[in-house]
Amino acid sequence: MTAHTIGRLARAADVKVPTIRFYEQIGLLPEPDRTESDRRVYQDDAVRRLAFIKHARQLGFPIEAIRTLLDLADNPDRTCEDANALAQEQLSAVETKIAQLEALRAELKRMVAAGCDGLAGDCRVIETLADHSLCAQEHAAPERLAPA
Amino acid sequence: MTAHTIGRLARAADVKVPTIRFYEQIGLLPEPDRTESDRRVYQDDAVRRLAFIKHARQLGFPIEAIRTLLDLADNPDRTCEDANALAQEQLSAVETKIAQLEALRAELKRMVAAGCDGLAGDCRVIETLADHSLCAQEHAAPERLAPA
DNA sequence: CTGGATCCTCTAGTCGCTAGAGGATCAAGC
DNA sequence: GCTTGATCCTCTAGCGACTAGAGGATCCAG
Repeated sequence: MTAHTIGRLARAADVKVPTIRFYEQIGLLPEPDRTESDRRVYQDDAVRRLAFIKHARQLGFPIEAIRTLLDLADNPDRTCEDANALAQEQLSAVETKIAQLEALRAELKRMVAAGCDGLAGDCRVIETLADHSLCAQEHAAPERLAPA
Repeated sequence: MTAHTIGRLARAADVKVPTIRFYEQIGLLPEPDRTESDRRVYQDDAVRRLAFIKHARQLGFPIEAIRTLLDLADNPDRTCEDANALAQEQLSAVETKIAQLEALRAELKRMVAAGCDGLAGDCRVIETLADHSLCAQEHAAPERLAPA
């Protein structure tokens, strides 16, 4: 039953301070008590709730799914069909994504293997990009990679 | 040597009209000629350039990389080291991503397999989310999945 | 000559944070 | 008591790569 500052909470859950304020703003974390000087004061349950959120994010669940999941965790007397459905959905999304990335990997490997040492005019990488018909298979990356 | 409206260009390259205007705005596509009534007029080279961009995006290259790649394609007398390096970088990013997603998939499979039919209080999905120590391996999704 | 498609510019929204400005407060050392 | 540096506060804006929508002009087929 220890009280935590936002900084301590952040360290405890390995999350950045502004992220906590952001989660509060969008209603994933409840508004905590405040000191007289308006500083947030958290209890241990906040650490658990934040860890839950962090873990779900690591597993790739979008915020709105986490909202549902938290709701279920808060109400253990409700049926958990939604949780199962969300997990299944997430699994499908991950599997789709892996398949797409494997197609990309194959294409990129071909590009890299054919890479040239000379002039851009003869570069297989650039040529491959210019002409989709050179590709062995269909591929499409739905979003950016290598974010940080 | 046909002239195209923006709509025709969009259909030719299978890209949305606002995306073309966006690419122009950020300087990936040059500003085209205009009709008297200010409508954009494109030549065939714009179709090729846009196809190049689209293909590179499909392969997951970020815009800034594509800028470099286009630069090289525009200057065939320059060396193509950069193109090779970018392709290699992109390949590494894809491989990292695949590895992460495979760890996620394993974790999600475990969650789904243990899924319950009953109450949220007994739900293995929620329990797994609440307690990272239940996880078989490390995992971390660097970004969202299933975008569209 | 009319009506629906297409075009124009501009602004704001998406997602999940992250960074920074500008200022208040706290805790530790002297 | 005083200073200093860490931490806290709110607020706004930015990231990437678009996408959506408002409000209006223009084009073309029938």
